[in-house]
Amino acid sequence: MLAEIRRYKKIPRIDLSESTGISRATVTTITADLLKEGLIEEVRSETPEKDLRRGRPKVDLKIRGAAHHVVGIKIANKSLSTVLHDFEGIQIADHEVALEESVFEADALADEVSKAIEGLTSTAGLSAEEVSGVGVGIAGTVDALQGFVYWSPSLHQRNVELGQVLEDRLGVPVFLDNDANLVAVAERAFGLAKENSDFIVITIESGVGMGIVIGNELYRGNRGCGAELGHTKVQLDGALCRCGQRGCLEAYVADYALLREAGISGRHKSVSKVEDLLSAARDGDSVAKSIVDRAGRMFAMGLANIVNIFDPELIILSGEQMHSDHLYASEVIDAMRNSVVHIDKPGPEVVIHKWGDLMWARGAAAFALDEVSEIAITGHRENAQ
Amino acid sequence: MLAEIRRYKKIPRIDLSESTGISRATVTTITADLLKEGLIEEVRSETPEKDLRRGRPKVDLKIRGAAHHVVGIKIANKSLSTVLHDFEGIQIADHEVALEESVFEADALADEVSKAIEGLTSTAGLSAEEVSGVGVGIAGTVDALQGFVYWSPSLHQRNVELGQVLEDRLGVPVFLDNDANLVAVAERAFGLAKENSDFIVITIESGVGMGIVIGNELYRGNRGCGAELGHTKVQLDGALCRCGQRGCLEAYVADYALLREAGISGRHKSVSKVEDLLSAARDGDSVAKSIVDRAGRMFAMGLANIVNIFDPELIILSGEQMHSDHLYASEVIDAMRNSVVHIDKPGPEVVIHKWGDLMWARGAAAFALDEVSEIAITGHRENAQ
DNA sequence: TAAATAAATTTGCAAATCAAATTAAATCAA
DNA sequence: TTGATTTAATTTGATTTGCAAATTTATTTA
Repeated sequence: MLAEIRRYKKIPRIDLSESTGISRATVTTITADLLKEGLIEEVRSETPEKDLRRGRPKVDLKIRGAAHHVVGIKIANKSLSTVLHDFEGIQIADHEVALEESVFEADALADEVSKAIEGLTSTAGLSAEEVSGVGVGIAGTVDALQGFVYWSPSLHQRNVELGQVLEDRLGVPVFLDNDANLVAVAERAFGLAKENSDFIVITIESGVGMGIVIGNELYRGNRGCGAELGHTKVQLDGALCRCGQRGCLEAYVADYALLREAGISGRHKSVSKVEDLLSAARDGDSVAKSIVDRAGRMFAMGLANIVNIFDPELIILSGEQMHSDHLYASEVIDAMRNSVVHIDKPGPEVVIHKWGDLMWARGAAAFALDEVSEIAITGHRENAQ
Repeated sequence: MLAEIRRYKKIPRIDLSESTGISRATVTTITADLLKEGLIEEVRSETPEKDLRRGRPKVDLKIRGAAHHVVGIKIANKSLSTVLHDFEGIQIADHEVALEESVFEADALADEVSKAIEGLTSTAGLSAEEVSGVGVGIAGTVDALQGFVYWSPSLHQRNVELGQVLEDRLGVPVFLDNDANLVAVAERAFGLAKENSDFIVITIESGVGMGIVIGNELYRGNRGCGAELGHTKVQLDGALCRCGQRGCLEAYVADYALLREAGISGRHKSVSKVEDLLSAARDGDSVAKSIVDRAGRMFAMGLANIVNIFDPELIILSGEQMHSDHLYASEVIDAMRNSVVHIDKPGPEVVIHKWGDLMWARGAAAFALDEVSEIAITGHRENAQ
């Protein structure tokens, strides 16, 4: 019910009854409880449009922002970006910290996270104790339910109970997940999947990530390490990937893959930024064009495989960097559509969503909001961390 | 509850309470209803082992076989195989009919199905009216909820409401689905996934099919045409597939793909059966070996992609034909394991399940059993056909 | 034959939810 | 301005669901 109110931002009881299928009587009972607990509040709807109707006017309900505060953190390559949201989902503050290193011991990382949160909350005039939960997004292979990191480019060690380490340090509930999963959560909460119960989000950062939402739930797989689109294979014995295997999609579309190819060609030996390669391609340079084109065709192939497996209603290509434009080009989407099983019914909607650089942290905050709501209602967290 | 009893075949109330988490009191209430409706029955447990215990003895419950009968049908290339199961899931009769054609008009196919069912029930001494539901498995792209066939190799037309056509002809509820999905249902009901709520079944017949079970539910995708493993791409601009596209997994591992390659080589120009090619490979023929090996490596790649996406706990390689042995070889499974993201926790269990030729029809029967049980309990079918 | 033991059932209660009746808050029409 | 009308929200009383605890039933053991 909280989630429903959050989705609509403002909604009167009678519409809640309509949209959830719960009777009006029960909606009254439930919302009365939530009001008493201070989790929601009534707003007198001042929209003049509605004043035309006769009868008792609807009274909108909304989440009470002051009820809780949550922090979202993205652990990036050499930075921590953090956001503070109120319970309504409104962003109150954000804060970005540069890091000296890009790989840490778990304890040292916990120090940095703790410092970043202090910085964030103090600018917002809030004490760290007033935070009800912290969502953390990190690249790598993560078991979100356990708060366990099998491997991450940000950690020296493998198999770290990072969720527990952070929780011990911060003294508030910590919700840890793979960063791509959190983008999916953000798309559902703030983004382009507000109305969708089943969709797939694909993110391109330095690697290729995926978040799968089925029946309003993140699908995480048995060990919590599914959705590794970047390491699905698109070529038998193909290009070498950072993961040590060959033929991974990432090894054809990631920055390092494009630069590796550029380095082969005499003409582009000195190219060190993907942007330069892309602009050369746009200017008609045939070698640059061939490199970029192949990346697009490989990406289309990876996308097509996802469509052939999931037959989703919606795919969101979600990225912060303009330099992935070549992968989001209409020729690439068309190539994907030509590589899926064809039936006489339109295929998935594909939308491109370019976010600012806070997208990752906001996803983490959205995750924390979901979990804190769960705790507020049930009294305990669902996962087993 | 019915499903739980069916899974255990025989189970006393107290164990049902244990395994479902429902209180003993409620189990008594529910099972009393089921007993009254005649859907289950008590069996005096005659196992001498239990007689050692003091106290009131447990009374096993089981599904009452006579409560309902269902038919399962597989529409194959030039045959219809049918099975008759009682409500307990016990196979009462089976019947195989050869067909003149392999592609039909919908009405003509309905005639053949109707005749086959008559033949089946009459050998079992049952009238067609005593059948509570018919499960139908067909190759192609199917929206199971609607009973709608977008395309099937067995039908001349595209976009046929085959479920409705069959239901009108037979006068009993018809449950239609893609054949690979039904194998997944059969694995859950009778096979190797009795204890698993999440698993993936891969079938190799003339094509490559897949059934995805997530949270005890078949995952079918938005339009009902997901799980098309056979048409995921394993090679950019690769071998031509029957579907008209290039690089499909099927175009590397299906019979026709192997024979196509054999036809290229002078040495194997006359080979017309895959079995011959396989035995040549086993005998050390280098060309045959190269053909068969590549199929295995491509299959491993397709499998690895599934693991990287789903991180399943169990994969069942399920096939009726011995001639897929080269794809189920341990080298292939090992190659798959070497192509998935590696973490310090064991990957999916992979099991090979070779069925008799009635596997497809039994899957259809299992599907019908599930749906007829649903109707018996709720009073209506869940889907919208 | 009585005591002990364990399964199954019954009983009475608590929580959740709903349909229908009622109340509340507004507009409309005379 | 006032009563009729309309629509939202609440209250009421009933129903359903499911449980814990007490009781009954069926069996073994002493």
